[in-house]
Amino acid sequence: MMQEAGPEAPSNGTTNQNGVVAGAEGGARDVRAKSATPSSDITAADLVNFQQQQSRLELLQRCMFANDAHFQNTLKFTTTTTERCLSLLTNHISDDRGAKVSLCLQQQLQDFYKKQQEQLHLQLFQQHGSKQQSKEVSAQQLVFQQQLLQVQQLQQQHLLSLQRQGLLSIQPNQNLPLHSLTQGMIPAELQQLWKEVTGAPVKEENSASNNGHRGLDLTSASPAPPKNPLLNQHPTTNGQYSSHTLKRESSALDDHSHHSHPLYGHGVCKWPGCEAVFEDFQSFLKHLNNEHALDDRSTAQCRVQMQVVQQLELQLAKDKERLQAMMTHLHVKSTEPKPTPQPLNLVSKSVPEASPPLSLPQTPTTPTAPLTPLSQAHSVITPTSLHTVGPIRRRYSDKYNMPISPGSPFSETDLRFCYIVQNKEFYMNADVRPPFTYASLIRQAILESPEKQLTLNEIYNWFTRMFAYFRRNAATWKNAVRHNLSLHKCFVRVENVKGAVWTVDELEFQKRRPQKISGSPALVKNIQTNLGYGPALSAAFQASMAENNIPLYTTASIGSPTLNSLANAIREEMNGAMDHGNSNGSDSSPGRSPLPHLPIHFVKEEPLDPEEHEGPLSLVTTANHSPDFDHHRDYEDDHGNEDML
DNA sequence: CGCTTTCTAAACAACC
DNA sequence: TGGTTGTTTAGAAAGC
Repeated sequence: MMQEAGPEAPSNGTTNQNGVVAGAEGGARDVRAKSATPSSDITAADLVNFQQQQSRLELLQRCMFANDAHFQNTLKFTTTTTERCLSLLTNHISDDRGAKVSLCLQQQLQDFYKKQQEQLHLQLFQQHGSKQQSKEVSAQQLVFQQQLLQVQQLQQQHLLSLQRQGLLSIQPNQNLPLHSLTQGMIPAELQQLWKEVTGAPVKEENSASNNGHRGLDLTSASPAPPKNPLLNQHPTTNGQYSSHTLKRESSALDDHSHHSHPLYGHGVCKWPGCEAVFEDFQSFLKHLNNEHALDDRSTAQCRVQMQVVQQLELQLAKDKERLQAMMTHLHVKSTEPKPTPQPLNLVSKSVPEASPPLSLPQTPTTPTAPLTPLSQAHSVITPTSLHTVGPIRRRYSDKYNMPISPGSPFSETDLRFCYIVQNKEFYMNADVRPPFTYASLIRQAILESPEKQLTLNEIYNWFTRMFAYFRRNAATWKNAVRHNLSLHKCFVRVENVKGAVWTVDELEFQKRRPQKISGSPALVKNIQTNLGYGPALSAAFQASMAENNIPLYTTASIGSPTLNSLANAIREEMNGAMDHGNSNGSDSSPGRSPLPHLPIHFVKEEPLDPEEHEGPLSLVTTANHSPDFDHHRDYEDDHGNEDML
């Protein structure tokens, strides 16, 4: 189509200018971009290293509490295997271009683990020295455990950092000899260690489920098919496991040995939004069976959790794509020009035929990719497919970029919930088109401003700041913005001292939405049902985010002013739609505009979770229309000299 | 099928 | 002269 070449072609000046804007934002995007370093080999080996260290540290903990002899053995084992990790790490640095970085990273790792070992030895000696004083042992153990926990946290942070940079990637099918590596690293010794530590024979099902690959599945990098078809979370899908996943896996092991539960930690029920405290595991189980039984509420929360995971995986895939593009770019640059640039095996599962991954020829409007159902999309999410899947846009449904397949276990409302809570952060970082019309976005930008007025340039800035999608194809969307400003009567141009600013005529804006949304009784009921769960679901999201410890993308701005402001936009969309009633009985088919259906309003609530820094967004059925209830000021950027245009 | 909305593209003018 | 801002027209896609 003509549109394919259009947006990219005329973007000479404006695109650069836009790039400056994006680059000057200094947000998470930048951090990631700057720190991302190309080296696939180091990545995989690094991951294995970390995973094993992580697991061993946990084993160490158990061992320490089991008995000291086991502890010593474990420490010895850890030390030697750490060396082996580093050795393997060295052997896998084969990429000349990444060698420098790899060596640097290796050095860091080496230093890190050496320090770690020193600490361990030190603690060991201290513990032995104090062994005679039996009363002090427990205290020493406590200190030691804290030390280990600290190390673990460091490792997790490191893991997370690497992952965020896109450096962490583990795929069963990648060319890197990851499996042999993994198998070579863990096998019988660990199993033996596991036996020693737990004092129990390794379960048959454990080794069976791993096809004998490993006695102890510490990494979950095994290509075993997902157990949960809904989640469908397997390595080929997300390509890599987030740190929290690793953590979960490890803690799951831990749980088994302690008759614990993934939903139970530190005496607290980890069910999203619950946080109930329990003295013992049994009472927790009781609570779990009673409060979180299989009912509508739990199902809805589970769906939400699934969406959380999926969104995170989407984000992950996106960043992987970016990394691959970077790596490919560097690869092409630093080597002889080859006809077909070979990606560095990191995320190269489905490179488009004869198309360099870096090239981004497809604009978001390119209607080339088929609509990928959610469930399917999940299983086929790859850097490439994402690239083509995301941008397909139809009028409403596609705007969500969360296509719903007929077989999808998620109701439209579920997706909306997920969207609503997560969108802000998601769209800030993911190159996905926001599900709002230009008019709505412009209006929101203006309403967010202190003076409720913005210059055109400030509107541009808001777009680029709030949506990664609008950091490219500037000529296209800027033209659309101008077009909308001129076209819609709701946007009023006001001559100012400094020039002209744009304001919003609310009356006109409300008039402007005759596209009434019909709601079926089923939909209404669904909405109401979910609304009843609003706070819980919202809390579920946040709890999940917090638990996942992904501050950059999620936790940081959950409940943040900008989230609320965007939520406000959503609310307005919903309000406007609902103002026009829901009359007939048509169904809420997935192809329809999901957002404007909802009579949902965002309000701020008292935090359900004491850890939450801000009150969670919750959804209520009030028709309350308070325009400034959450107009936080995430706006300074527009007034600063961030304006590089 | 017609109308409406939205998006994209583009031409054009005024202004800086 | 080139870029920005603002207006307008046209066409396509999609929903009602």
